[in-house]
Amino acid sequence: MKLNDGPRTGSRDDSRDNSKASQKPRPLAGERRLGDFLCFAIYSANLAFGRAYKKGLDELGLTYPQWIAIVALWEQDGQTVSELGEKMFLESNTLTPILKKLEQMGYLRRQRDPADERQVRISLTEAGRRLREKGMHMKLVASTGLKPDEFARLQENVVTLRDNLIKATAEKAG
Amino acid sequence: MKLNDGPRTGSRDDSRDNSKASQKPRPLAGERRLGDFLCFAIYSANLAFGRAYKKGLDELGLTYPQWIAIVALWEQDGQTVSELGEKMFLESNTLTPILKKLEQMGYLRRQRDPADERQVRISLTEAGRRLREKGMHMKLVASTGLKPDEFARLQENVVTLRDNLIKATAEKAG
DNA sequence: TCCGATTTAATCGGATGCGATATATATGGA
DNA sequence: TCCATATATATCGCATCCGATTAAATCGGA
Repeated sequence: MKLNDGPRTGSRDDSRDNSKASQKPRPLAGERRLGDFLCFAIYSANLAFGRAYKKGLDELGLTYPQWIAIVALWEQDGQTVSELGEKMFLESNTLTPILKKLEQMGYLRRQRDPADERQVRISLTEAGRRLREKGMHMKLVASTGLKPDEFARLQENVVTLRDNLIKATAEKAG
Repeated sequence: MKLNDGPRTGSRDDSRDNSKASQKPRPLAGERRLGDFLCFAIYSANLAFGRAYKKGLDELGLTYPQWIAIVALWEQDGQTVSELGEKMFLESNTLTPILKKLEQMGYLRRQRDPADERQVRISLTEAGRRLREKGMHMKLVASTGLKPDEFARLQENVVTLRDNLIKATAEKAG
């Protein structure tokens, strides 16, 4: 199963030559329109999620990635930066500033692991744990336009897509 | 149909009390794990897409949003910043620097509309149009793990989700 | 033991996103 | 006409992301 991240390719000789007006309003000459790309759907849906969450997160005084880090730490306290990064799909270059900010806000502690001074272990403070409790009230409730089973399938398929993209990218990089 | 962006809420008295080891390894106390959030699935899938595209875009010398702008302009030349922003789900604060960069690279022109000097119209140069042709070769081919009909449904459902999130956010803002 | 290779975070520079604000232009009612 | 208001971009500051590099600690073979 191959991903082309857009409409079918091949048999593309109907583009160009807009003298014979085609059925569908093909703007200019392109046949791959922005709306046809799955990557753009995901990109714009991510923007939409960020904006939908913004109001609730502002009340908590957190940004979206900061909140994700809190949730990930609630699941498992005392993770190293790398472990947390695996869960969040980020690396230390992105994660370290976020964690320093959260530490400065008093929500977590960062301390070198005595057994291996290279690693930094992250643990939530009491304030950090309370933060997550408060965040649970901030439920995003919005009309999805999807039936429950569609919603569940969407979740599964997005995860499948993500994991296969990562696998493919890693393979080509190696 | 309401979106909770996570697992079921309600009947939550099985958390806490990890003395009786539960079937599934519930880490600490949280019941809403990161992997259960649709917003996080979308967020991480977006990161994965960006990384998957990175190599091909580097060869074009473009970033991901820059390439999106080129595609959107190919569809319809001479758009204003606002019109382009509607297609890309961005506003001038984000779009202007991207367009200035693309102009500096010689891929488009930005000129005030004589009929309304407030508006700036964006038009691709020849180099900009060639760029998109080259980009078409940069097809992302990766194993999705999804059947074709699942893939198509995923695309549709992500778009539905996005549009309903935007609608709901706009309503609450108003 | 010793030293080069590896691992883990952190740092740095460039490019988004975005809220808030600024600036220039257009519009419309007194 | 005049001016308050609205509109369209642009600017600014902050917070991600990310590739490349650095710094410190660990590991491992000679």
